[in-house]
Amino acid sequence: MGRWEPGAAGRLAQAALELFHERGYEQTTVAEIAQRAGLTERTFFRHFADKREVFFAGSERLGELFARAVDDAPASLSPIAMVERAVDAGSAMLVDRTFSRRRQAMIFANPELVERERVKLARMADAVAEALVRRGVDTPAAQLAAEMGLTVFRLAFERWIASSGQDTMCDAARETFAALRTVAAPPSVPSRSGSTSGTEVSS
Amino acid sequence: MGRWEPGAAGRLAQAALELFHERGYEQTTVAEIAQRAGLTERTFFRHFADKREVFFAGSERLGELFARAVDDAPASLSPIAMVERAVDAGSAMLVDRTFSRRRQAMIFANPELVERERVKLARMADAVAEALVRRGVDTPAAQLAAEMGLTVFRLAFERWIASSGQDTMCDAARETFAALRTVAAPPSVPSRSGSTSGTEVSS
DNA sequence: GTCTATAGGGCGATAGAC
DNA sequence: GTCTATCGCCCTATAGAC
Repeated sequence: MGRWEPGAAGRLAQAALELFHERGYEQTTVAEIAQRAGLTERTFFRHFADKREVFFAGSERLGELFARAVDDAPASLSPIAMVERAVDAGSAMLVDRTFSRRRQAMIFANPELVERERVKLARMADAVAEALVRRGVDTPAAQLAAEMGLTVFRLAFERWIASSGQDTMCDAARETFAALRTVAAPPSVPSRSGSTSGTEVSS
Repeated sequence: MGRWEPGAAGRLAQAALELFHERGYEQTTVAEIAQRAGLTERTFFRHFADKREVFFAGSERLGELFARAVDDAPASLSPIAMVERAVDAGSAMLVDRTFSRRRQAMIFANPELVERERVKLARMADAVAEALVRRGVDTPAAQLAAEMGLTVFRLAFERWIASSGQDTMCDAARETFAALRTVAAPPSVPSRSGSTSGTEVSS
């Protein structure tokens, strides 16, 4: 730790989120963030690579959580089942739906933030894939399983914050995983159960 | 130079790719691109929203190709099979592996371009999902199928450009789709075929 | 077309911690 | 002394405003 006031990065992150909430992301300059934190603009860029990063400060923890869940999964599980455990563990972290809604609304309102969020999700997928490889899964299967898991996580999250019911993020993730299995299942028995097959439009 | 030569956007895009190749993306300024195209900086920003966009000029066409393949797929196909058709159609566009390698290397060398490429892929997934909805698939299943398709496309592309054999992008896509089915399959019969099951590391 | 604000990098100086 | 965090001022390119 340095020795002016400790926790410069934390103060910057808090000041940034306050200002983003008060006047929006684009309307907030780095200079204003630094000023509120009692630091200079230049110091901001020493702690965060760019202005978007301060918004995602601490998002690495979620990736580590995912990876650790895979590390700790029973060896008897299939790769995709390990990923489902990881997604369940990550989903358990999301309890405050109002907070999640506000955060997501701010991201969706700013293309820059959308881009960065996708990168963060991609990093998490990479972390999960690496964890699967550590468990003996070959790389192509690990990447596929990890990407599917993060896709499920993202889509379930969007459904969860859009929903008005009492369901939890874990419920949404489980449902979305079930839908994934239905969608990805090879049509070994052509029961035609999943999709509606009577309302085609073209030709 | 009283008359403007036709295709300002095209000239800008060509000049940009030349300069990116000559001296790298970050070392090329918008002013230099405009100068080589015989235009002004201001004109560049009238044709492209930002510097990154010129790199992805024409990438909407791939999304439209995906979507049209879904529109034209036989109604008897399952959603994921429609997506596989779309990915196959898109893969058929990629024939020059040397070109694809150079392009991908430049993207990977620049985080800005990685971000933008992910957004482009996400847009394509949205287009495919919308096409599936037009075919009567419910939205959650359509989103899942579309996202899986684009994930397969991306991973297959990475494997294809990393490979040194004679295989085509279509081959890579088909193999990756087969791997997806194996990975996503519920363990109805625990044959333990896919992943190696003797080299666990943890616990 | 011109003008300008902001992001973000470079570099040297400084103020502490060890 | 070294090491690291912070400052301050200079700079350029992007991108939006006028």
